[in-house]
Amino acid sequence: MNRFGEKVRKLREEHNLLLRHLASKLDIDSAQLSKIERGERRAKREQVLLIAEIFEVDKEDLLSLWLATKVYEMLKDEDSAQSALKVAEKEITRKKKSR
Amino acid sequence: MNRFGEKVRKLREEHNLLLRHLASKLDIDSAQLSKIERGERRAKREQVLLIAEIFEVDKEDLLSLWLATKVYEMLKDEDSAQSALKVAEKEITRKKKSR
DNA sequence: GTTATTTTTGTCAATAAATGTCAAGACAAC
DNA sequence: GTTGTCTTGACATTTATTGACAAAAATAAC
Repeated sequence: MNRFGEKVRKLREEHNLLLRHLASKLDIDSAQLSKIERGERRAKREQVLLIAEIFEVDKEDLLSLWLATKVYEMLKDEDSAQSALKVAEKEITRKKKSR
Repeated sequence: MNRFGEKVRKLREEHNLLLRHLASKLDIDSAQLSKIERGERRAKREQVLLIAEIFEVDKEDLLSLWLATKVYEMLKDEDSAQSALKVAEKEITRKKKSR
């Protein structure tokens, strides 16, 4: 799973940008961006926000994909992944309510 | 939230062990263990398994708390936390089914 | 309230992980 | 077979995490 990288590549291609074009806007090497799009490396939070600005898409939506990919990476090989997610979800909900 | 650390502390106290007793079994400093129990530092996966063995509790259960705490830490300040969790959950389920 | 013990806190070095760059290679289009 | 784009792998750099230690703070024993 690499929902984030796939989304970035889609956006980039829709806008007819080459790796080096977008990479330059993000101030990174195009090799790095290639890896990010293929899920071999992770983008930094700051880069996610930049990408959302560049393509004028909703920041929360893109952050959500980025975070989901990170969570997935953390849990993908764990037998307890689903029960862990349940616990985390409950705690996040609790926190939201208490604020 | 620090469900994992709290669980470890509870187990340790139920077994009347001092920090240094358990720390020694884990081959770490007691200051380190203190921080782990209070959620200031994270345990390593290997240490989680050791703790489960020492107190004879289910490894998956303890891993689940440990993972949940990590996920929570990753998402706690994010507005998109809940939607990210939903996406991650869907992908994990998909993966499980496809195996 | 002094002493002894345990736990917590802060600091710094060591280690590990993540990110970045470069150069070479693969692949298409022409 | 040349040109342009993307991918790959090796290595460098940066950032984050962990471990060790000392000292402060809290707790308990007397």
